[in-house]
Amino acid sequence: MTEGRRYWLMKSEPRVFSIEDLAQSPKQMTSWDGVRNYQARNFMRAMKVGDQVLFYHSNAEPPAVVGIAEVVRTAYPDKTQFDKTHHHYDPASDPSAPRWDMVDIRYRQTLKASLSLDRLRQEPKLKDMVLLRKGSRLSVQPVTEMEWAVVLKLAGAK
DNA sequence: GCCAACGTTGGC
DNA sequence: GCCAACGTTGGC
Repeated sequence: MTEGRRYWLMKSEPRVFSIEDLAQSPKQMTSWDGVRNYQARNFMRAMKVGDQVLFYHSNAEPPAVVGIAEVVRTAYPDKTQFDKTHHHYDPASDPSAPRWDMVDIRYRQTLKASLSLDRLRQEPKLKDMVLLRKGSRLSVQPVTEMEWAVVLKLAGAK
């Protein structure tokens, strides 16, 4: 069970969708569509309203945790999977049993000093973070309460 | 742009 | 069920 899990990290390429884009979205909310990895999907299905999210810029210079968001709607079917014209269309997904879900998140804050991947690696307490594991490519991943606290402290945020 | 690591697909 | 081929991710 994932009961009690409250913290997550979600990756986005800033050239596609950045923390600034989230901050400027209507109601500062967005639907996290496009996830096409079962493990990441399962983590989204475990999310609850109010769960806190580290917003991470991947394929960025530098790659970094840049902000905080929160879950405002639990998992529901990602409609882009049924849209033939969409980049994330999945012809194998059955509308009566949608394969892919998304959640809605809302902007909370942009870190005054973003935390680069390098910086995170220097912190011994974070050595077990999923993000820092060799070869880790998960775009949605759990963060422990301890890791959350350490990251926010490093960022001077609360 | 390169490429290691990983996930998925499909032939057998 | 195995595993080679292929596609993707994402740091560098």
